[in-house]
Amino acid sequence: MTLSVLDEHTAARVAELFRAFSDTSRVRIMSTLVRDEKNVTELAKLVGVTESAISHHMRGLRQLHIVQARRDGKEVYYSIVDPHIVTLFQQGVDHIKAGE
Amino acid sequence: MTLSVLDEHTAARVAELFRAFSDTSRVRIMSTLVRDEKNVTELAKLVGVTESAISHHMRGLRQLHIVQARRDGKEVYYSIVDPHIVTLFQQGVDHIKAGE
DNA sequence: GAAACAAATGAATATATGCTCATTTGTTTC
DNA sequence: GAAACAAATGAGCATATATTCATTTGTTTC
Repeated sequence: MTLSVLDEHTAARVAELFRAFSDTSRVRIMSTLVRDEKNVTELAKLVGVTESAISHHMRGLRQLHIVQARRDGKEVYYSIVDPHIVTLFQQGVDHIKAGE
Repeated sequence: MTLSVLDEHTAARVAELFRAFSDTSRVRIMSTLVRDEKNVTELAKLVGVTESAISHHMRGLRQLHIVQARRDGKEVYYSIVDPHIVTLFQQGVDHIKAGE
């Protein structure tokens, strides 16, 4: 029985991953990035927070390799790195939309 | 473009769902419940926190309908309600174990 | 290179979260 | 019903988190 629990370190990394989607603003950011890349100004307008707040969120998501940045002139466009992440995220959304 | 973002209320509920797995202790709780139901004392030993802490976590997970409680005498056994939740959780674990 | 704009960063703050300790509630057994 | 044990609850505390404001960095265009 003692073996049947995830080790502390792995559990911490799993928690970190799910924590990425544990905030309303980040969920909304992800929900729109699923469709298309967006720059910070666009995300700020869509989500309804300041560009600064978006930048802070994007740093976290970048560090977890969930999103990647691409600069085009003055703008920085963000997109989701991994299709698996999209699936994981969508599954959460679908679960909620299915009425729970 | 304005339509392509999840509404505030749904996003909040999605965030709530992912937040359930955003803590190391809860990830460890889930990782062992995936195998089998467990009572509070067992969970406390496996996860390495007090029974009180487990109880607090279980209340949260219960309120989100992620786990259900079954009393057997003095003990209360917890199990995961929905197979979809197991899939969602496992996908997160697999993503991390795949080396990210 | 100055002006204008986009994005990032840092500091500060308010709120949320996870934990422990102390107490209460529920259940069994004598 | 008293004692013993399991679980739940509430208070309190320390830490983490999300946000905004002010400032800095990066890029373009004149």
